[in-house]
Amino acid sequence: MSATEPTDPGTHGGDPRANAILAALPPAELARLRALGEVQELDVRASVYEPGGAITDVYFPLDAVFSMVAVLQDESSVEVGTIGFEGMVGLPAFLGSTSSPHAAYCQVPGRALRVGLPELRDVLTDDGALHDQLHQYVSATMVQLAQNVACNTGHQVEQRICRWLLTTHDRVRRPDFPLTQEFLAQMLGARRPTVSELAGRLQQRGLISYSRGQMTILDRAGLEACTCECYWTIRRTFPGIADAATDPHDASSPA
Amino acid sequence: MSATEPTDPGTHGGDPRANAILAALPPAELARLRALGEVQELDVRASVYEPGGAITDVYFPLDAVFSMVAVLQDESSVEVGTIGFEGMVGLPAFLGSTSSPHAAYCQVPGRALRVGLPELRDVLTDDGALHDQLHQYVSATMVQLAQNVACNTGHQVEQRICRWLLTTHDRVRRPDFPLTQEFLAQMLGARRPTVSELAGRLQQRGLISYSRGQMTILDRAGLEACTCECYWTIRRTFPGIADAATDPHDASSPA
DNA sequence: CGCGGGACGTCCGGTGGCTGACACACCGTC
DNA sequence: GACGGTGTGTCAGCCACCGGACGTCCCGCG
Repeated sequence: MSATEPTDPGTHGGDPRANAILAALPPAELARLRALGEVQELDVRASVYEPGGAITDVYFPLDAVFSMVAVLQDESSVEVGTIGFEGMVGLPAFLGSTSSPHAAYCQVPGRALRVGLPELRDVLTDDGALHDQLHQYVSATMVQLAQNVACNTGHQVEQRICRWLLTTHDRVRRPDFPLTQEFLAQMLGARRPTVSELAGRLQQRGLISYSRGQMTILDRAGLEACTCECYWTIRRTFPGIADAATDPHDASSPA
Repeated sequence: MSATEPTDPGTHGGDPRANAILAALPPAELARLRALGEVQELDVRASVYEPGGAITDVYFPLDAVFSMVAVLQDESSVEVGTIGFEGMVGLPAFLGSTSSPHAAYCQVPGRALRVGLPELRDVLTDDGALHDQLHQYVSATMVQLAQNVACNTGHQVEQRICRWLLTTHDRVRRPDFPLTQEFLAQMLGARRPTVSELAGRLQQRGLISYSRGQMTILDRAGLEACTCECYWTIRRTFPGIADAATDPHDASSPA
């Protein structure tokens, strides 16, 4: 847990209702979780849980974005799933597992509501809206994982780069966010030079712009034209994302 | 639903306790499910649900084996998950979804206990052992899906062939089962000639033997030596499989 | 102002697996 | 005994991506 110190929940952007699952709860249930949890600011690569390690807390992202990552024996790594304001980090804990062979860490820095496992269970025993919301989210996550299997097996790296950028853009709801080619290559399970060449082409075409670890989405529609159907298949399963309009300040917000 | 007519539950091999989830239920809960459901014999490629289609029943495999499959726009297909006696086909239904963008069909013919969705919900409202069992199984399935993402992204087809054979062997608990190269290629998201060449090598090395759609596992330990760690990572998460000894008639049963 | 390191660009050889096509071997059927 | 369907073996050509290695630019820092 390399999270920085907790932030005052009253701070701008710290409203738990920024998270789609929390926003769907009745006021009383939301109030309980807000009281039992703590809004935290997380840095890039801040670990939520390690492979095989105990899962002691779950996180409801507000504007942060997280990755579920599998690390293979040759120390290469691949992102297996993305988690933003539409979901929750730590599903195994909800499902009764105390650990997972995979890792979860922060991909784009921001805020998340951290809730301890005992506190989560307290609220869950009410057997109210949270349980239903999480069941729905688990279902959508399984679709995401399954589609990632197919996409990573059959589609080209360029399409997957576009999909990754769109997926992240949907969750940060800002046209620019920190991202290095090295990090992106790890997420895709590809080599950095491969990413460098393909990303360079996307930039030449005016779809994106980046420099020294800062990525900017210039032409969403263009990226959508370059990605595969997997993007839409996954997006459709997350109502929280499909419904949410991107920040109006973003000139290239999704349709 | 291209299943054949129901089989008398009393038939040899039709005992619901062959399924690990059902076997873990208290006698009363098991009896209810057995009474509400129906043991069916399923043929190869018998569909359980289609992409986007309604999920009206769930299946608890007894000796049949099923695949979750994603079909891409170019009509290629990839297996995203395997379901045998350790699990249940139709998780989206349990989680509250009435459909899935993926398909599920029978991979190795055999028996399964079919239970209608209303009947399943009836038993689930008891909020007893079945709910817990399914939560645990969902958690393991997510690990399987996630590891499949990583494996299909990073590992070679030969390793994945070995993993597929071992995974299926664990579930049929017989050294031989029907399998064509064409089918295996579809599961792996690879071309048939690729599978032909690699499988030929495995046969030359004496690890397997096959002819005209019939596969026989000759040397489990040899296959285990050729596969990747993903096999074990997934296997560990399914206690029902790790515990179950393979049929003693099988000379090359797992350790 | 010089230095070091992080982020990015690029090159070449190698290769696994794809594209597409063709040939054979076995099986049941007529 | 001829025949078509199914399952399998094999080939040449090709391309995306890997593996490893350099070079360059820019920033922060001493």
